[in-house]
Amino acid sequence: MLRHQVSRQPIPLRPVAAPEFNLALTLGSGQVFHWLAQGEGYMGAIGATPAYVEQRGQRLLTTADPALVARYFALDHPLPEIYRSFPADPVMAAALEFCRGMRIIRQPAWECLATFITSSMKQVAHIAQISHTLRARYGEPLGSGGPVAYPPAARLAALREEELRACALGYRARNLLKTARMIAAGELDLEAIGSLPDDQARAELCRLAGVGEKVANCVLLFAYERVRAFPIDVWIERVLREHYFRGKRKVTARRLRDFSRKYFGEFGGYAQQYLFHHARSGHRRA
DNA sequence: TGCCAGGCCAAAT
DNA sequence: ATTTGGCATGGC
Repeated sequence: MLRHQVSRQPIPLRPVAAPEFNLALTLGSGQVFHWLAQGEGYMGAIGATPAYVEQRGQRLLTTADPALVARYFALDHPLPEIYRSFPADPVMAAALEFCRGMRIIRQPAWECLATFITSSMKQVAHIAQISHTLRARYGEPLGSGGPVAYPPAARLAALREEELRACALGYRARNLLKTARMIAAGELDLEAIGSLPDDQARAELCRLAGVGEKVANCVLLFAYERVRAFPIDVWIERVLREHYFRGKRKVTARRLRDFSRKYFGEFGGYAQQYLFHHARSGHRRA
């Protein structure tokens, strides 16, 4: 438990009501990558605010502003209503049983976008590694010895591609650099995207280097509260083909997309995240 | 060791 | 309009 900073000042833990919430599940589900287990909870950053958070039953204890924490973890999302919207089939039911209490959180747009640009053809553990390297080398420390903010677009825009490659980004370095420079130059306004309808917002995001339909949907879902957005990665595609299109041939990407949007409905992003985490957990060695 | 990973993009059908 | 090959790196 976090009791001291370097200054030895005790940091009071403030309570946040959090019914229908599972913190560990939410942070471990591959939607956010920088939180580190510490003591009884997790240390991380909510934008530029350092935060320690632990769960005690139906509430959280945190060093940060409770309202900020409640908003970040989307404690206002109506989980019972969301669950009622899920399709009634055995695959969805199993995922729900496994993931009950997981929430789709509200991440700052830039760090979510940048992180998912680096996620292409990478395992979750390595996405986290890249995030930590970028933060450690180019981000602003938030207090002493604690979490570090994600480097702003302007900071990354000033780097050379080799410096990003040195963070084990591989071919993704070029994409991240080009996108950082577009954002820093104001060629695309991430805040303005928030007021666009889903399809237009997605199209805008796809103008950026390293952003296709899948990454755009992740950003829409995890940063722009578009809980209908349904990212289809290799895991979800496997789930769809094996359980919803079993034995059928010529199942195109288009067909998968159209089916998912109709079948999983207005909270499709939640359904997707539950299916994703359940499938991925099952395939990892127990 | 070889295969896979929260893909994207340009080139070739 | 759809399919294919290339791209870097690390875990298992």
